[in-house]
Amino acid sequence: MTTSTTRDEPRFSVGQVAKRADVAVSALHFYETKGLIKSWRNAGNQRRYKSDVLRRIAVIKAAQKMGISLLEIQETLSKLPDNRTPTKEDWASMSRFWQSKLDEKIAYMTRVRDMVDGCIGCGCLSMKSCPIYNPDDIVAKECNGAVILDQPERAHAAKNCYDKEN
Amino acid sequence: MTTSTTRDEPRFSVGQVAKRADVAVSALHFYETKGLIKSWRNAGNQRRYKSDVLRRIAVIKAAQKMGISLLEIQETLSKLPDNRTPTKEDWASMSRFWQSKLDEKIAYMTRVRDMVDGCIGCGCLSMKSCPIYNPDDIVAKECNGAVILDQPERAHAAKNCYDKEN
DNA sequence: GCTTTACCTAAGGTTAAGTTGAGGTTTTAG
DNA sequence: CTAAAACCTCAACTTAACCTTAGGTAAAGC
Repeated sequence: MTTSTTRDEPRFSVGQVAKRADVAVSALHFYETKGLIKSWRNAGNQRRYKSDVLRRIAVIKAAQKMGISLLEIQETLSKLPDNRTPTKEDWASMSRFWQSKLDEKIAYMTRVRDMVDGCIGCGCLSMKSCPIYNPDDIVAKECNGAVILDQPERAHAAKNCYDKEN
Repeated sequence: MTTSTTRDEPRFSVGQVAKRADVAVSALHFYETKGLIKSWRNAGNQRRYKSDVLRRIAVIKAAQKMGISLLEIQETLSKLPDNRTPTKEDWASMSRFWQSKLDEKIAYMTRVRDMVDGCIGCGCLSMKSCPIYNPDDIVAKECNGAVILDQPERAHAAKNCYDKEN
């Protein structure tokens, strides 16, 4: 196991990384200002990257696909070891972390989906209490009845509901 | 069935709607400029809304929760009848439309989740071909082997892979 | 009738996630 | 050795989805 030090030396230019990772050079600059990736400089002040930057970008893009903000991504990436190149297990634990985030999101969207039909059809007017706005307390309430606002015959009930506040 | 015309008259002020729908007045102005909602004016040039604006806002918010952009929402809402107040069936068909959108999104995120572990762990460097970037052609490719870039012993293979392009 | 609250328009600000451009330097290719 | 391609920094622009502020009018409460 000859871990030669040269292996880990920053040797990729910004253009190479950009091409390889399929992102714009400007995006790499931007990620750097946000602390998402890191670069070294050569004698002429040009950026040089270590190869693991590619995986960081992979992670960034995957997380973005999950709807995670760069800020959150940065926070997660910052947990990676600073002093050494991340190992497979480092990445794997990050993967597990995001899988659970994604699971949450999927669960959330599923709840929304299940409510959409009921609520759009329902016609309850009180948006503050409508579960569609706060699917998190899904257990707490239900759409209270089929007050159909849009059918003139029943608008009266709706109006009552409206007048209740204010 | 006495469909009295007064029922449908615009009678709600922007403040009332804002309070009821739990959105800012400025948001209502904004939605109006975007063609998402519609208002009439009273003698003093103040906005007056028909009651169905509440349901439109409900729909807008629900759709936003699904990650649908206002532009897309506007396009969908524009399919509602302009000349008459939308019926329950109008809303229901819109609901069905968005349920299928939501289903797509859930399916998409599920695919991403299922790939995250494999790909982050996999280490394939070619991001252009990595399925994590284009989960849509999920059938087409797989991560090709366990090229672990971050473990020095195997970095050589990774470098080869890198050098392939450019 | 007066005052407070609500409303009006128009312009400018905000945040995220970058992109574009200007003006200048470094690397690379021939 | 020179010219083109790549790179540098910094500032300003972009889009979405609003919010805030300013200066002025309308409506509501007492």
